[in-house]
Amino acid sequence: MTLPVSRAIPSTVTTSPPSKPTVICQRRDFLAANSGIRVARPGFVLLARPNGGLGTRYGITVTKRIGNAVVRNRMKRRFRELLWDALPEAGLPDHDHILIGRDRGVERDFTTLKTELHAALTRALEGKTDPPRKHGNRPRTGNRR
RNA sequence: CCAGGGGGCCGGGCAGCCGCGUUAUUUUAGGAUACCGAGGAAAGUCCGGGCUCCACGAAACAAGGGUGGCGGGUAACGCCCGCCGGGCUUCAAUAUCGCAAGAUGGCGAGGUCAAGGGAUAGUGCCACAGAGAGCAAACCGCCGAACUCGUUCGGUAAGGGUGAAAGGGUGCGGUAAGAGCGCACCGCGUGACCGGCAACGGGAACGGCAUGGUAAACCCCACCUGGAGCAAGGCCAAAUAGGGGCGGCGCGCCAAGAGCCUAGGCUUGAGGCAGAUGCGUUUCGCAUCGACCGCCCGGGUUGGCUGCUUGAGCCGUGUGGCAACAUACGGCCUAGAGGAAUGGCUGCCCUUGCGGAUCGGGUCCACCCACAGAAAUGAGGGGGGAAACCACCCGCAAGACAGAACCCGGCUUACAGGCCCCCUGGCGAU
RNA sequence: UGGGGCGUCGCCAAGUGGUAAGGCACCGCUUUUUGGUAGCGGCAUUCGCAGGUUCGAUCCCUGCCGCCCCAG
Repeated sequence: MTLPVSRAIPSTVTTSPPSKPTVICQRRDFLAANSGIRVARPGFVLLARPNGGLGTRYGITVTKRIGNAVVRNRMKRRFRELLWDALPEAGLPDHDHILIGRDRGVERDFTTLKTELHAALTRALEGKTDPPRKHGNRPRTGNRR
């Protein structure tokens, strides 16, 4: 009974950069991240938003239109591996990071995904954001790369 | 060897580094170590059960049900096995064979398909076409009669035509023409008797055609079904709010007055007013109640534990059975997670495809040598050439469908590639 | 987990056993100097897919595929 209390208190009070980033589970945190910084890459979309001293956290969103359960689970596993690798050094401190899977994300090579994630994190660190996705056909105004 | 059909099985392997999940051990803690870690469909959620709670005297009715030949298997099933009856087996595609036969057609074997009770229990429907489509019907035709001589009346289902379907078929007799009107055979119905557990098969004799299709149209008959679902259910139980009981205390607004303190505020507060409920016939009167504190009780939201994986289990051998399957013995333990764990790489091997390379093998072509032969030719040897084939070598690419969520038995659907067995046909050799 | 509904031309849709209405859009012609309007004509060959029942299926039955909704 005393274990979860003693574990929950230091994670909320002390900022712990070397420890593993925590996972976002609440739906409202996912919804709130929509109003933060948004960086789109060919394999994924990165959302980042300051969370007020809760440490660097991450969440993964893969919708049902990506594929069946096998494809979705594999995409989540690869994104998790990417975030564990990148967030301790390159992540934004005290931010929520949300990765949203896109259609072609499963077939991309892992190393190119890694470099794209680092580029997206540095772009988010500079504070730049891509315009949010609108309905309908928008021409490629924000030409990246 | 080739082609086709049916059934069953496997569904990449071995290592290394960094990581993930459960459990166990250990550590003050962070953590460390060890074991194990998705499927044949885990899927769709279409059937049948186990399990849990609720309900329940029985029967009948209602409602629902693709349950519907017979026998067996099974915990059970709408599943499986065997059999019975039926359809198809047509030029070809993708399986045919035998008998008989002038051809078509036929019979049988084999193969294959199917939700295969009831159409005299009742109701409905059968478009268009056609004269007529359901207790039959007269358009043309055929026959008879009448007369005004091309019309009317009557008889007739053999023929024409329409249609998916036209109320038994063929032949002979018969008749004005016809008609089961009569007869023979076939079909149909009833059916003594025989065989079979049964479905059903064979069938003496009789009837004398009366009875179209559709029930995956309504329906009838027989049979089956209580409801909900692991977010079932059980246990523990915080903060806050709210419920009940007991005890203390005594209230919303105004407020005389009293106490405290620096003008002003704080505390207390007789009394009045207002509200709710109850009683008395309304005005009205009477009675009760409200806020807060303490203790106890019950419910149980977030949460935690459990249900949770040893089970109609899997493997091997034997026995019984045509089979589905059953049974005896031996061995084995094989995921149990909170929206839920398998990822990032590397090497070698395996399978498949493509490309390159051209050493080897068989195959083919002509030539030479020796043997047999009249010759054609046959088998053996030698060196030569070749589009394509096989094996070896190198390089590249690919390795499907798809992720347990309480658990089983089925069904359905998806699936790269490979292996095995059985059956049918063709070709070659013996 | 349990339950319900839909799929018909590019779009909206009627039809529910007997040759698939209609509107918008599109195409062609006419009217007009031109455009619009108006008029006439055309436009469904897998009625989501595959089987079955039936003489005959968009309709009836079964199985798939896709989409949507409800309860917890």
